[in-house]
Amino acid sequence: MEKTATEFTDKQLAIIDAAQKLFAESGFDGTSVRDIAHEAGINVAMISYYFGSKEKLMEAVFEQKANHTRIKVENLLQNENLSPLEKVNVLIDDYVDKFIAQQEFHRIMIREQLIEKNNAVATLIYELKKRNQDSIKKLIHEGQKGGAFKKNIDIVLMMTTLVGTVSQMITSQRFYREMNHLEEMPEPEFQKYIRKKLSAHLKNLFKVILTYEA
Amino acid sequence: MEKTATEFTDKQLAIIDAAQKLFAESGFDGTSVRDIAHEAGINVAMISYYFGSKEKLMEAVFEQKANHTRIKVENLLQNENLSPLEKVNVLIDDYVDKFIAQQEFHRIMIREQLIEKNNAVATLIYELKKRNQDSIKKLIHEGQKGGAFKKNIDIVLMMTTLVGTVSQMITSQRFYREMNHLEEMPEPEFQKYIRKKLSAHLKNLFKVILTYEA
Amino acid sequence: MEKTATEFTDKQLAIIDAAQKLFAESGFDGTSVRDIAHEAGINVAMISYYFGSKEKLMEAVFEQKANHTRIKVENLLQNENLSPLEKVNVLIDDYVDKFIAQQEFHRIMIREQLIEKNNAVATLIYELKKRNQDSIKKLIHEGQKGGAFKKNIDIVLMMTTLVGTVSQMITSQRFYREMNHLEEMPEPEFQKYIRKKLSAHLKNLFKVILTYEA
Amino acid sequence: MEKTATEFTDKQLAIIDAAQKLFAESGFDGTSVRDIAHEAGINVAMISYYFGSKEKLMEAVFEQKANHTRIKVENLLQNENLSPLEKVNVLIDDYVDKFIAQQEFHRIMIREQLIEKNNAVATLIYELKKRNQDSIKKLIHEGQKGGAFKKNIDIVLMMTTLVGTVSQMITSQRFYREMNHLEEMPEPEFQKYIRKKLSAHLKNLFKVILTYEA
DNA sequence: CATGAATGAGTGTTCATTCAT
DNA sequence: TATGAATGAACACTCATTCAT
Repeated sequence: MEKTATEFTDKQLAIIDAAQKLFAESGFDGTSVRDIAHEAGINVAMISYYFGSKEKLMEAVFEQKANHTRIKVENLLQNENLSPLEKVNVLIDDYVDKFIAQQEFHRIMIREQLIEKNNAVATLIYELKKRNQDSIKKLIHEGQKGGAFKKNIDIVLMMTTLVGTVSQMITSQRFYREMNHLEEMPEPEFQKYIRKKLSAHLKNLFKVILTYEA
Repeated sequence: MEKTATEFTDKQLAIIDAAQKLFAESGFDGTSVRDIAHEAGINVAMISYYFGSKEKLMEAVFEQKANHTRIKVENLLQNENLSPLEKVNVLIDDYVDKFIAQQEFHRIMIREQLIEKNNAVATLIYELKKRNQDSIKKLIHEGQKGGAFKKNIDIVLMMTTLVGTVSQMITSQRFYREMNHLEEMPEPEFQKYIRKKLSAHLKNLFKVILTYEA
Repeated sequence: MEKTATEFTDKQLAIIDAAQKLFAESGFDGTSVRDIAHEAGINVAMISYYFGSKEKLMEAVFEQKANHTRIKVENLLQNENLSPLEKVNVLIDDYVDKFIAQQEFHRIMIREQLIEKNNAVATLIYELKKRNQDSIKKLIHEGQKGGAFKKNIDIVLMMTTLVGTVSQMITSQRFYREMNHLEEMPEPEFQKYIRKKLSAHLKNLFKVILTYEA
Repeated sequence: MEKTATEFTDKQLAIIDAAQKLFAESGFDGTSVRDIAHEAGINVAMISYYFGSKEKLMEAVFEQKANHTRIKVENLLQNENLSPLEKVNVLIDDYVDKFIAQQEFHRIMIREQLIEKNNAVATLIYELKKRNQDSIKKLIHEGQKGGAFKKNIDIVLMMTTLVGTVSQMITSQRFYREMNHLEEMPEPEFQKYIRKKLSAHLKNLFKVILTYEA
């Protein structure tokens, strides 16, 4: 879109996928370039050769995968058939769907945000969150202008609940399964199940946050 | 209380504190035992000497710090002066306070839950979450029996929002500062500020979850 | 021959030679991989790189050097120009020559046989001894069938004297030099000297063991 | 006797016994002072405290145990009821018995003789062997003077066969068991069995060496 | 363009020994 | 006299990266 994405070759994409998988499973420091090379079926030297360094590979993972995490609100704003709350609900669904579909990448994001020291990836995450924040802000303001939403809304706090709830669900889905005796449910079905649950739950919460006076 | 905690010496506690700090900052794999020894001002060999291994040190961190993370509900249940919702609110305050006060430990917990492969720490986290879940369940059931709370409540999902929101706030408090132009606020004041914000926000959400029919 | 030996590169062979030398001098536990790397003039990491571990390097030493320790009896059996006793004498010469020529390797073997706990090398030694035992057994049985050798021969005990005498000579050759005032004899000449001495001595003993009735 | 042996306390003797056992099993470098302390049921620091160092402990093991390895020939020389060959046979029995009875110590000796670099233990072994050599030399010379033994006898070579055969038997007694299908024989019985075998075998060999002209 | 070989720094852990009491 | 605590050096091994081709 606004940014010319780097074009990766098929081999590079294979490395990026392998890296994403292993970074999600074991973290950046817990994954060796040899692990990644083995997972991708390529020579270790290729990683430095193609990406320069392990760090740069992580950045490439972000560059390649982060777009799937962007909330898209442009078309929604112009849609005149939906009420502001309906638009927010569409957004929640979009967001939950993306999170569930891109779990590996989101696990990496959750982890990377915990790193104290600044780095290139932290900056990328910051920008991503900023953009998402701005998108949702537009939508909320629109609702506020029309009187559908109340005036005093802490959007960052609201987003914290959105992101936090979905992140926590990804993090502890095994716990959720066990608490609800869903151990035997096939993975795809379970993904659909929690997507639906999360969606309804968050829509309910957002309705309160956006419309009820405290 | 019900569990006889291992008694650590002052030096062991110093190592545990150093480890907690660095594990929180850089993760388990991103922290070397030499880093910890340097931070604690002791010889590297002492870590193996006292804890056996880096892994065991992590377990000791949990053993020492996890108790501060337990939700205590026993006295609350017997208190007849508070309504069920007031009790839940006390609980939320308790939980938020603990999270904010023990941020280092909670960063570690968030990270460790992301690790795929099972290990001793994962088991400790599981048990901790299970106990907390059970505590809150009692409180909710009490409120349901008295008719104060509605019947259909997905407690795990509710807790996911509680834990997720607070976790996400800890994770991205710098972002929160910047979005709200609070960069200059002194750290202690900011901690108090977000504690208050989180508390009010979560109480609001819980009220909805617990009392309004969807 | 019957067994496809692993092909080692020149650098690997240099490491194996260095390892053999140092293992012979100081034992497996008394030799560090750094010592070996220094002796071979290579980087420490190469040892893990090429052999996987110090243990595996020891196995490689055996794989590479053990063949020189095999007693070869096949051609001897078919030779019709030699009497059974002459054949045994050829064998003794062969054995003594190999032992003297491959002293470093034999020092390692003597040492490794003393290790109590079972391991890969112990197994290799066992098989080597078994094969040598079988080879000599054929020769003895041939002599017994023709009446050249007596019936009751404890072949294992006989081999114990062969191996033990040569091993002990290797072990204590400095002592032998001093007792016989041969300190000044050049090393190669001394090797020839004891080879001759051992050969004659053992042939004498074997003649008794094989032919005289006790 | 001629040498005032160091008096060791009971605790020191316990350490020495533990050290002998473990040095025999795993070698000097393969045994840690912690292993020894654990085996002896004492504090690690005691080893340095009592013996100065691990090296010195090994020397103490020799000081304490080596006497059991001395061949005693004095009384034998004065005995007029035995022929020279009978005296040699008594000696062989004595030697075999001591070796079998003190296997742990002899395993250590075999190993230590393989060490290239000179050290205190090597010196102790040298002196021990020298004394044993001298003892037997007297006996042989007596037999030669009386005409019972032939003139040209390489005593060192003969001793090499004696020591080597017994050492090799100790080293590879498991192999001997398996070759002779004696795996099920109880250990004490097996010890008696090989003692008898070795004794007869060596007497036979010595008779040849000492009396037959080559 | 691609890669097996190689490197030096770093990993967690164990070592024999010494310290403080 | 005895010992738990502590130490710095050394251990085998793995790391991300670079070299040579």
